[in-house]
Amino acid sequence: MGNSNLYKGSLTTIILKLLEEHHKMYGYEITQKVKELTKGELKITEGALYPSLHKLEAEGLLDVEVTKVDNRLRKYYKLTEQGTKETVNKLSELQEYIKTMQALVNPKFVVK
Amino acid sequence: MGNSNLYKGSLTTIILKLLEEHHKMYGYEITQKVKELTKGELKITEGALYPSLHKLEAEGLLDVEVTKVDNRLRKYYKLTEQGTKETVNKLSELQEYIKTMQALVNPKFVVK
DNA sequence: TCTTATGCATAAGAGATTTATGTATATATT
DNA sequence: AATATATACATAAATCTCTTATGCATAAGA
Repeated sequence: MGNSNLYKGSLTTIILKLLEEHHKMYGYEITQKVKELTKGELKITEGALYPSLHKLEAEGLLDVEVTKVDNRLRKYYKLTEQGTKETVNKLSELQEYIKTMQALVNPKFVVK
Repeated sequence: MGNSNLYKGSLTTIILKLLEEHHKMYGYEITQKVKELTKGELKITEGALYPSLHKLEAEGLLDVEVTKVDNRLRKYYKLTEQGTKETVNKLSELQEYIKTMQALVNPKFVVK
């Protein structure tokens, strides 16, 4: 993924959130959407993305639907019910993480 | 470190920032300070902390000063000049990370 | 006396990502 | 027509960071 290695550990959160918002996306589309939303700041690599999608599917958080467009393969992923719940968890963990880091880095903030 | 694996990659930032603020700290003190500042939310493990301190020292970002207090060893670390510069970098990377994640997770935010 | 706190350290394993490949079709460029 | 770029998937080896499990040693509290 990106430059700074702070991004390690946030790929799952990103994938789930994008799928929550767009209902149905395929791998390549996710890489492009992230690049677009972050103005090129963050580039998800295929080597990280595809194994991650497979894992989320294996865990029952995502469903797949294979289609063919212009004679090229596409695998559309969407959240399962369980995936929707896990998305909520991941997002609150992210908020918690940000709050905690603010407490450490900016002593004006206090964790409650 | 902590529970959620979002914290991967942020240990260095945490160490550097605490040293910037306190000028001089030893390992155990860092673990306690983090626990205190985050109300127990984040616990730095020794297995992560000590190798990280050694690495930062090897890279020239930290200086060490060994002392003995109550017959027990203490290794005080402080930022080198280079370490001070790197702290600024790490902190801005953290802000950048947070901003980018907001853009992904909360579409109202836009990365500029 | 036994447990907890203080204080350091390292090694094995796990987990996530990077880097390097590989395959294949469609489109744009020279 | 040939070549490069974009689209679209995939995996394997290496790397990096952290967790878990140890180990050693002194001080203080129950």
